[in-house]
Amino acid sequence: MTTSSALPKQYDPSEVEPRWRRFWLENGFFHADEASPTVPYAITLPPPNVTGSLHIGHALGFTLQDILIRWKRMQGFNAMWMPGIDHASIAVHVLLEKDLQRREHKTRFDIGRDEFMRRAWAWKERSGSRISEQEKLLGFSLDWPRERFTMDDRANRAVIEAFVRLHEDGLIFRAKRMINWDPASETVVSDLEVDIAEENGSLWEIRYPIVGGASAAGAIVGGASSEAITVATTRPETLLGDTAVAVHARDERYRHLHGKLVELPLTGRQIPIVAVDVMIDGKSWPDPAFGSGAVKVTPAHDPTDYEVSQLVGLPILQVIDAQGRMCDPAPAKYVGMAVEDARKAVVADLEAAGLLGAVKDYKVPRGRSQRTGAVIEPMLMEQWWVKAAPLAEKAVAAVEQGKTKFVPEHETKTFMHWMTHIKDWCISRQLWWGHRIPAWHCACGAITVARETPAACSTCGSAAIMQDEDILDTWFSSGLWPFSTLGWPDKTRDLATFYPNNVLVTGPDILFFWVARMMMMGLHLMGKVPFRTVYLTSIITDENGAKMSKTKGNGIDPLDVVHGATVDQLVERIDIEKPPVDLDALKRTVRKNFPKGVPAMGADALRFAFAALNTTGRIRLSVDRVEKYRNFINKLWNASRFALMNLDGYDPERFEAQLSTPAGRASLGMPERWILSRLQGVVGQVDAALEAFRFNDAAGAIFHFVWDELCDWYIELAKPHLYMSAEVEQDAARNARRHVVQGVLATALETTMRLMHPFSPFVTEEIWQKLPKPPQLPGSLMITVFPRGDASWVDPAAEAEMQLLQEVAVACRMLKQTYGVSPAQSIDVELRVASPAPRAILEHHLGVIERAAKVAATLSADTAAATPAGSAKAVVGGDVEIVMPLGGLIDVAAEKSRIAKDIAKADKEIAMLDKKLGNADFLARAPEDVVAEQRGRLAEEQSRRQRLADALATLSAGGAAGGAAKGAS
RNA sequence: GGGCGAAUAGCUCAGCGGAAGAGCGUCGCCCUUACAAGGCGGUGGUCGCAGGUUCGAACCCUGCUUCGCCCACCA
Repeated sequence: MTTSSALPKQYDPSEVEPRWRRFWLENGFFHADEASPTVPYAITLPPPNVTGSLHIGHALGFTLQDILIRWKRMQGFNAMWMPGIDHASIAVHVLLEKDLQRREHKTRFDIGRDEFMRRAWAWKERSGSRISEQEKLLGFSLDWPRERFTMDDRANRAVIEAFVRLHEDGLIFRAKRMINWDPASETVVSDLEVDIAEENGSLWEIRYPIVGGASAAGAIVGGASSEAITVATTRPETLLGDTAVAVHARDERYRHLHGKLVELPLTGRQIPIVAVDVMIDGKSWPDPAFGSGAVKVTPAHDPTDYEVSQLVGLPILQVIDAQGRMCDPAPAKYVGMAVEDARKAVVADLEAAGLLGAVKDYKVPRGRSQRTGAVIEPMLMEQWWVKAAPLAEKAVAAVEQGKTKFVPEHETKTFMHWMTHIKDWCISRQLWWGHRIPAWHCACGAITVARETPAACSTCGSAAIMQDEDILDTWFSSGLWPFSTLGWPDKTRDLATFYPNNVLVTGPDILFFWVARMMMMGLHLMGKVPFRTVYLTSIITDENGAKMSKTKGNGIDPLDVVHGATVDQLVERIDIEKPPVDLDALKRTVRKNFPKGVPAMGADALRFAFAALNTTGRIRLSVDRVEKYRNFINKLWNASRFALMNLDGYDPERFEAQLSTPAGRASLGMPERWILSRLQGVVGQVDAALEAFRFNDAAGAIFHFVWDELCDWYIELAKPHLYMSAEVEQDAARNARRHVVQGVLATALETTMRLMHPFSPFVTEEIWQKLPKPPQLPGSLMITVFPRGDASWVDPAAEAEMQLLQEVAVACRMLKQTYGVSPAQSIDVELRVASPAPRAILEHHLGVIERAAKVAATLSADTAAATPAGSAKAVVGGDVEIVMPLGGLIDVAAEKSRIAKDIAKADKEIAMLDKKLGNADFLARAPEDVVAEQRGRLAEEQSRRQRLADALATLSAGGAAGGAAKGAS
């Protein structure tokens, strides 16, 4: 090797990435100036939870955002990408309280609110920057000086302002309603934070004895002989809080019992049998066809029962407390029991009393807290609510008017459906880490809502007021994020410039949690939608379509993909993180799923993979798949390495000057014109694809151009012109030619780097910095100009010519391969073509075929000449025959069957086209160009078939020439 | 129960009115001086089923089947 290459054969991201990361940050390239006169383009990063680390879903969404931001920045927009972190109140509680329990065996109530908050802040200071570091690692060009936290001073101000205004507007109110109670974290959670799943349970039948029945009047025991009404329940323990038994008013079976009392077992209480006919959720209730048709009613602990109690007027008896234990109005025996224990006790006591009927296994829908996994207890409590309907109306109208659109478009329906069926949003939480509700309670019963701590009750003037203990749902502050980050409620330059944002990119899983709330808050408080487009990403799953999770051992950590991790490291991590599952089983799963660990592939490969694999729906991600794009990065690296090894003596300014004149352009060879034309093609495709958020198309276009066109064809064809030798050195013409080829290669690569930079910023910056370029360019690729289409470089003639040459070369390779001719061995071929146009092309560029297929080609117009005995033959297009004399090598039988197969294929095509063109309706109604195209195809296929048939006839006639060749199978 | 999707090569997915595509896999041949994380070639599909619209359907419409996802308080 003559070149002492400074570049390693394999691309090493670990060496390259840190350098450019530092360089970009130190130069402040990510920072946008709100006062810039250029057109703004803004995206707000969905703030990750402070508890978390960057997972694969973040990595995907953030990568797509960075692609958009870098692309727009290079296009000259004032691109601003707002970073931030969310305080994630309940998640922090779960984390810290678990830790508190483990280390000190204490609950948050043991240490108190102030101490808990002190610890939470200390913890936030310690781990809050971890995510930002990880974001930097992946090269995200976030505007760091703007970074925000949902509990920083400015965010707090915005939250209070929003609360007070919504309260003033009558959109925030206090009400006692049925809520979802999470007994583990002792707080309310919203409907969205409850996961309902069918779990195995039982359906118990219980007999409630009728008071004053035919026999044993008033007796609780000896129920077998008393008249009784049977109810069915999945929750026997709630019996202790029953205040009625309901039957349908028109249910004849129970007509005689209307108004009678039953003895509520185990309680000594008597409750009425009420006749009811109400509509619950659009259905008549109770349903006489279900179970016995009689329903026990527990208004305090069942949403339906509560609703009924309000409609019919029944007392409400709370027998379960905030810790999920039975409480006072329940008989003393059960007080203090956990719900599950009380259930067993009640069932046992009922059985003992002879009041238990049939028991069967039953699938019960059970709600669990998303965060703690605890079974949700429906409870009646006074809470703060946001009146959702008026806010939702504005959001619906804005979407209908196209002020915000969704990509993919069908997500619009999901959004609209939810918005038009929206329920009030419970926003108070009985937690500490979060924004305390700016409301003060007075003994007089009045509540004062204020921006600043008030000195006295606004109603009675008493100074003895106490701030509400509750905090706000995390999503309340998140809903303000697109404008609170820009300085709202102040009228700032930031807001004027960057609100509304152009795009929001997030996962479909938080469409309701977050997107919906931002739309409502933005429209109400800012009067404008928060973003023009909502792009919803795919969901990442493992190869089998299962959601990635730590407890399942199928997750891929994006940072492992960047740095690499051995399987032992993956397993060790399980011991550190201790997810709440069987650790040994998990370790085995991880060893099975990642036998080789995760190879280090670099941020660029991961980012490119995300773009390329991002289709609507879900991405089944695996290490192997990312590896493919790692290989692609390496391919690009090596192509560049090759170029750099052969660019000595290249003068970019001279080349640029040459291209600026018509004569200079004319001096380009056909392959040069072809690759520059293809380059135009890919530039146009990438730009169009990104405009439409078709990241996979954009990445695919780059992939295909670089690998299949630039590397496989252009570089191969350029090689003979690039290699330097003493001979070349003394030949002025060849020198000039070399310089042109160098220029085209360098230009193609340089443009490709700009085109690909948003996807894979590190490797492209590294290569770009090394490429020779004209002077006066910026010091970094990321602030150069994104390639713009230039139609003057589109060259259909060159593309058509190359296509023919490629087809002929591929056919030559195929024949060589079929007959066992080594790729390295050159062989004679004769190209026979009658039509002047293709002949002219072949004549001018025989060298291209010779180079690409490693053959020695001759050209002939005489298609009628006899072929040498033992020749293999192929036909390209309609009339380019490739004759490869193989002497004794050819296996006549194999060759005949191969050609016969080709003929069969042609026959099929011809039959189809004949049918089409024989159809008068087709000729009459199809557009002319389509008809002409089909005619052309038919002619080509017929010509091709003829040539193949001739070849077959020749073979059959001279079949004796066949030798004992090592033929094809 | 309601809503929204999806069924195309062995696998994962593009294509969404005018010649069935890609990557991976598989089968061969090559360590050819950028790259074996590579090169070259081959194999592989009545585009879920049944109707309809159209000159023409993988693509539009209807029904069916099978899978996903989201929403939903039947005791």
